Amino acid sequence: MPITLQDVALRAGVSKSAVSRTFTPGASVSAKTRAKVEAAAKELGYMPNVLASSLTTGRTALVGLISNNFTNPYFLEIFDLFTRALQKAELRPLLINLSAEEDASRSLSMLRQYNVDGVIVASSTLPPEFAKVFHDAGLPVVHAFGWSSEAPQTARVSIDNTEAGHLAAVTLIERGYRQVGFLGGPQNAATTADRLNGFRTELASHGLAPEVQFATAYSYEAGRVAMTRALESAPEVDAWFCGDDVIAIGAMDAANALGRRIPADIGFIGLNDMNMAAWDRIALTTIRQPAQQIVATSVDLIRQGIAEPAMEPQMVLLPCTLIDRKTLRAKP
Amino acid sequence: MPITLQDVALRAGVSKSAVSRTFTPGASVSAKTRAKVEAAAKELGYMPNVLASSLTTGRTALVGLISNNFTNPYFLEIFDLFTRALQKAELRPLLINLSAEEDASRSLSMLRQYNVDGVIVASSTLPPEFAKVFHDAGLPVVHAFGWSSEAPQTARVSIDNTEAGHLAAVTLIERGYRQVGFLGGPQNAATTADRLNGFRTELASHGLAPEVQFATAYSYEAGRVAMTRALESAPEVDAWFCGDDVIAIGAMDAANALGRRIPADIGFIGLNDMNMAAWDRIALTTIRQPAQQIVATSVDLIRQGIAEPAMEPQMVLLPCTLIDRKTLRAKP
DNA sequence: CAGCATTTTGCAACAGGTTGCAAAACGCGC
DNA sequence: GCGCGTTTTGCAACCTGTTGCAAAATGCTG
Repeated sequence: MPITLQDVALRAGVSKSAVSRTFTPGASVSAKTRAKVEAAAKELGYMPNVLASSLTTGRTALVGLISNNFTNPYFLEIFDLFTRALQKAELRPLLINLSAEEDASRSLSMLRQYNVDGVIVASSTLPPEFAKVFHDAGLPVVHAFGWSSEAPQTARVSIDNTEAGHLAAVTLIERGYRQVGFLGGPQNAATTADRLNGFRTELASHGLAPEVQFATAYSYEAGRVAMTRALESAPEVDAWFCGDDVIAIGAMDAANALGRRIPADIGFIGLNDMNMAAWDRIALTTIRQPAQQIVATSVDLIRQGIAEPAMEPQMVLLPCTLIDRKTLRAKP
Repeated sequence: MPITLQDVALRAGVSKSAVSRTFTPGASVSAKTRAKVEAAAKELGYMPNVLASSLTTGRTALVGLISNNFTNPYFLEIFDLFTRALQKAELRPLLINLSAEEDASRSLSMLRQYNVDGVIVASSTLPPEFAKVFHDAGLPVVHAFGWSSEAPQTARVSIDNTEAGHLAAVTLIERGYRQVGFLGGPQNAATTADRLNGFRTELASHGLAPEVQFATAYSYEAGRVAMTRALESAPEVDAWFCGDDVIAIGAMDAANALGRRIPADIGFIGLNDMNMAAWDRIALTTIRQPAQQIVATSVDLIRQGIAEPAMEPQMVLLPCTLIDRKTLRAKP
C-alpha cells in the first residue's frame, strides 16, 4: 500500500541505492540523480520508513520519556517543555506512565524492543537506581528532577536540593520565623533527604531545629492530610517549608480549614514555582526550579549521549531562586 | 550486540521459524520446541525486535497521541488516563505537542514514517478537519474531547456539548439568576459553538439571552483578562457559565480583584471538573465531563479501528453531570 | 584524445524478523 | 507395523532500507 524505496527507484529509473542515498544526508549522489529521485518521490508521495532504516542504522530517534508524576500539575509544564525540546531536536518521545506500574523493569524491556536511542527519566520519586538500569543496559539515560547526592553515577540534571533547603531556611529566619517545620515530599524521594539536610544545617547554625513531616505523595491531598496531622501534633510551628507547591497548597487549605490565616498566623514556602503558584488565590511564596533550563540541559545531555555513547555521564546542578509572593510575612 | 532470533535458534537447535512462532501468539509450535526455545531465550535474554517484525506484520503497536493543551491542568489528568489505558491495551503512545507547531500537517508525515497503528487527537481546539487528514490517509483515528455537531465524519468521543450548555442554563435559572453570561473557550474551538447553542436555546425558552464573551485560550490568564474586560462592559451580569474550569478560575480571580464576592455578588459555573476544582480555595461548581469514560471509549475505538480498518467511524456522546460546590448560590 | 584520479552508480548482502509451502514427524486405529 | 489425516518443522522468499565494494562514469591534465 504505502510507497516504498523500490517504487521510487523504478519511477525515477535509478537503483534503490540511489534513492536511499538521496535521502541520506552526506551521501554521494550527483545533482542530476538527486533531482530525478526527488521528482519521483514527490509525485508518489514517498516517505522513508524510519523503522526499516533503523534496522541497519540502529537509530530510531525515539526517546523514552518516563515519569510517574501525573497528579502534580507542575509536570504538565515539564511535559510541555520536554516534548517541545525533543521535537526541536528531531527526537520523538515515547511516553511511559509508571504511576500505576509496580514492575518498573518491564519498561526497560519494552523500550529495548522499540530500540529507543535514549531514555529520559523525569521524576523525583523514581529511585536513581531505576535510571541506572538503563545505563547498565548501554542505553543513554538522563535523570531529570531527581538528583540525590549519594546516587549512583548516571547523567542527571536538577537543582541543588541542599542549596534549596538552605535558601528556604535563610528566608524563614530572615522573616523572623523561629518555630519552623519541614513538610517534605515522599520520604523515599531522591530529593527529599538533601532538601531536609540543607534546611537543617542552616537552621542548626542558628541554634534551631525543624519539626519534620512527610507527605506520602506529591499531591494536594497528601499535603492536606499531612498538614492536618501536623497542625495537631505541632501546633506551635509558625512556618512550613513544603517540598513542593502542590503539597503546599494542600497544606495551606488544611491550615485555613482549621481557622489559621496565612500569613498572619502561619507562613508557607513552597518549591517549584509552577505557573499556578502565581494565581491570585494561591500567591505562593516559593523557590523556583529553572524548569526550562533543566529540560534544555537534559535534552542536550541525551543528544550527547546518543552521539557519543562512550562519554562519561555528566551531572549538572542548576541554581534556584526565591519568588516572593504572599504566604510569608514581610521582613520585619 | 543485542541477541537476535538467529542466536536463539542456534542455541535451541531449531530453525528461525520455530523461534519466531514461539513468540507469535496462535502459531503452531509443539510444546517440546516451545520449551527449548523459551529456555534458550531466557538464558540469552532475548527480546524480539518489534521494529523488525513491524516490517512484515505492518503493526507497530505505536499510537500517535496528539494534543495542544499543555497549559490546562485538566489535560494532565487526560494524559494520565490515556497513557494508562493505552499501556493496558499494549499500545505505546508517541506523544506529539502541537502547541507551538504551526505546521500541523508535518505530524502526519512523521507519524507515517513511524508506521503508527493509529492516532488519537486529544484536543478541543484542534479542528476536526485535522483529525480527518489521518482518516483520509487510511490511518485509524479518534478525536477525543473535540466534538462539534457539524464536523466531518471521523470517529470521535466527547460529551454532548449542546446538552452541557443546556444543563448550565437550567442550573443558573433554577438558582434564580436572570442576567447570565457565557464566557466560552476560544471561539474557533470545536466545542464552543455547541455549548453556546445549548445555553442559548434553553435561556431563550425562558425569554432570556446571555451576554457572550470568549477567552482566547484555555488558560487562567485568558480567563482573567476576558473577565476583567467583561466586568467592565457587562457589570450587570450576575452569573457566568465558563467553557472550562481553568478559565473559570481566572475569571473568578478577576472578579475578586474587582471586589466582587463569590457567590454573594456573582456566580460562576465551570466545565470539566478537573481535580483541582474540588480544592477548598477553588470549590468550583462545574459540569463534569466523564473523562475516564471518554478515554476508555477512545482507546476502545482505536483498537477496533486497528483490528478492523474497514469499519465505519463511530461517534459516541457521553452524558455530563452537575457537580455542585460553592460558586453558585443555593436554590432559592 | 589518452591517462589518471575522483566521483557516482548498481549489485548484492545484510539488518531482524514473518510466513506460504512442502516435507517431515506425529498420532491413532486397525 | 501400516496407512492416513494432522500437526509441526524448516526452507526460502520477503518486508523496507542501508552499505561495502567494484564497475562505470566523469573531470581534469597534458
